[in-house]
Amino acid sequence: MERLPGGARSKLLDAAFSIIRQKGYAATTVDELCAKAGVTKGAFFHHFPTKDSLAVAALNQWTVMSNALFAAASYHRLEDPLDRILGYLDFRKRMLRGAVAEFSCLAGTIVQETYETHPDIRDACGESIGSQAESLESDIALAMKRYRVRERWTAKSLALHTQAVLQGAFIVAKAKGDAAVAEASVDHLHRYISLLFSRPRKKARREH
Amino acid sequence: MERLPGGARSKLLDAAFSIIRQKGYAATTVDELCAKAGVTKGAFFHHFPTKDSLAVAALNQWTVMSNALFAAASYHRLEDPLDRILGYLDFRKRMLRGAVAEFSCLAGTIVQETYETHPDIRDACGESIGSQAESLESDIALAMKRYRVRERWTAKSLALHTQAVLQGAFIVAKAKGDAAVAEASVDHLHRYISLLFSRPRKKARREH
DNA sequence: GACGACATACCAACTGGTTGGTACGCTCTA
DNA sequence: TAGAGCGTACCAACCAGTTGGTATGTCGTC
Repeated sequence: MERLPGGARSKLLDAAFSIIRQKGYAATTVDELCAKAGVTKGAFFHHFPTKDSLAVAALNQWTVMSNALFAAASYHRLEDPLDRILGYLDFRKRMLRGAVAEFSCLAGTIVQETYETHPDIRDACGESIGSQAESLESDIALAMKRYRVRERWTAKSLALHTQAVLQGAFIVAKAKGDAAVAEASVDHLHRYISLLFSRPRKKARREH
Repeated sequence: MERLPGGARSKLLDAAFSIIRQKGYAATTVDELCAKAGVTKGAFFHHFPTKDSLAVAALNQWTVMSNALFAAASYHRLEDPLDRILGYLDFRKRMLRGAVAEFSCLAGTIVQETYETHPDIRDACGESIGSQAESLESDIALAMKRYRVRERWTAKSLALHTQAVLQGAFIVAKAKGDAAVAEASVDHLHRYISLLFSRPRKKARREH
């Protein structure tokens, strides 16, 4: 019999990742999470005092996992900071495969329903999206120095814009029932950043 | 005593616009909508067979209202199609005032929770976002002709990208609790489209 | 190394309030 | 006078959270 300590907790977090991205936060019930995780309600409320606290824990875990995923990606080892930025976009574009629920962002999904009513959850979402942006921001700042770009926009605003494009791409993909439109948006962002740094575009195999 | 026919119906739709954009669709209860509209549950289910059908009706109304709003805007009378596109963005940027719930998009909010589970609602969202994009698409196509832009991207993909940026800007604004980041994203999109059509940027009073 | 005291991890059954939806009655207007 | 428009009263299902319990590990003590 498996009885790893905390087994139920991480199974519940995994269940939250998949169910919330499919149906949103409010429509996801505690019973449903327990069923998917294969645990009982007692286990749920042993690990989390409330449903909201599960959301916060799931978002924090999501942030850690995402950061680890991108930190481990190969583009991170490129020498030129601009290559790292564009490599990040290529990497994110490659992730847009399969069902929307499998590649969309947990934080972006949850924040829409909770930003007004659940401050702690909203902050966890802001932290998740913000930490993604921060790692981009430093590379953007480095690239601005190297390529002597001095414009009215800041590294921070471009980093947040990048996150906005990704989040928006997920929404349009959901509305259109088609992941291809999300890829096209990432292509546009790729082109924009290339233009900002006056780098000639390299040939892509298929663009939109 | 006011007794306009259909008064309850339109009051319920108005209530849906404001409450759903604050709390999302699933968290919005029928009782709450009735309270905000100042009608009873009997009136609700007289006009809408189900809660879901209210969502579809609200989205259709939203689409009509949005299209009318933008069709009536002054930028629409500009001769140059590129000016109309950039005028659209300026117009949308000017709308980013006050609370996020007041300027964010109903369709983008609802589709996140319903795209997997409520096909009819998702289609209404897709129609809403799509019809916005279509009116942009024709101007983009005209601008591409006039400015002799022949690239790998299509007018349609740029139109959808524009919608994605707006939707994403709303999400980041919600997560950061700050509408300024949404403005900055619209500025970036403005700059991108200017670059695509090789038009020198005009001085903006304040950019990010 | 046996034993008691306690903490952790989990389960099954229950509860009180909430929610979408119904049944039915009243009251204007065409 | 028929029916559209709306109000009142109600219900069954559902949902977050509680209660009371069991199994297992852990740690100090003699």
